[in-house]
Amino acid sequence: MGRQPCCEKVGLKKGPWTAEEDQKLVAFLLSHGHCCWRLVPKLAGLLRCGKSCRLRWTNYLRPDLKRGLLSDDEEKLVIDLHSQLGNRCVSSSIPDIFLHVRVVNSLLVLRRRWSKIAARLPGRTDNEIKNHWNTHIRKKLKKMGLDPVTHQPVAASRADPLEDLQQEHCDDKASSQESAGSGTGAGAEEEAPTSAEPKQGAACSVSTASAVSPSPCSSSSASASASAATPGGADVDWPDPLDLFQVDAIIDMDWASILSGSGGGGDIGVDLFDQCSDVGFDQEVWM
DNA sequence: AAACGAATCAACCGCATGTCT
DNA sequence: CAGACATGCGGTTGATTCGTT
Repeated sequence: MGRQPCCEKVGLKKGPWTAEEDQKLVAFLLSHGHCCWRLVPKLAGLLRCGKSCRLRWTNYLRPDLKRGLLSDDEEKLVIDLHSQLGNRCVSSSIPDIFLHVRVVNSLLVLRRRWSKIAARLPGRTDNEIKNHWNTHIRKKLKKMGLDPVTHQPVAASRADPLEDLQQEHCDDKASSQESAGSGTGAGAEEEAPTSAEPKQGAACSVSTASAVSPSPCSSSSASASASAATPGGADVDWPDPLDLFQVDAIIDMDWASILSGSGGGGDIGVDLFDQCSDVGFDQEVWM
């Protein structure tokens, strides 16, 4: 019994969004919010799948997003949080023994932490941070002689043979992107679990990372609280990003009337851009 | 000015997780 | 409890932009 596709693929548009599509989506979401992404494209009059709409909104159109490169402070915070969380952890449901068997690598339940990091940086998305990490920060750390994964000096970061085993698996997947890396482990740093990561498979690696972290975030109480909230690798009690972004109101819209047709996708009745003028959402772009 | 390669980033894909019935 | 479904996340791709020769 196969899983059904998230939406009807036939006839749906893919690829870059046009200004007109953006306008439709923004207008609809700002006035009605979303309760069910699957319905959004239909109600907004878009030939896109709901998943695509959600991605476009969260990564690009959301009015509370900052644009442009990460500031130095933000970058330091990302590095600090990455050193604490890692970008990967292993599910506690996976027995130890599996970690030692290459063939079971595909069974590892790997959950990433970019969204957790992004949650600490209001106005930034996980996608943006992930891209920035892969393109900028990783290189910076390399130049500094630090392993981008372990945040330790490169020579000291490869003590665990198991890590090499897992790294090999990761390199297979990463090789298409990381063709230039070479030499003393510099090309092998990509995507490995931190060498400090506990092998019990219990939650994320935060145990020793803070000890070796540059911890550059003097201005970051968020960072401090994050590390304080993760003793022994327990899951962090992160705030809901929606709280940070204060977009609850968008979600709490009158969906009953929308779905019943009285709200009408095209009959919004409010000046959408007036609502966003203070967050850099420029009406001129859309009109 | 043209050609080429590298870098960047928006978007897609597949899978994990949570919720509901 | 199992299956269906919706959503969210991280990895990857590919088009575009930028820099160099």
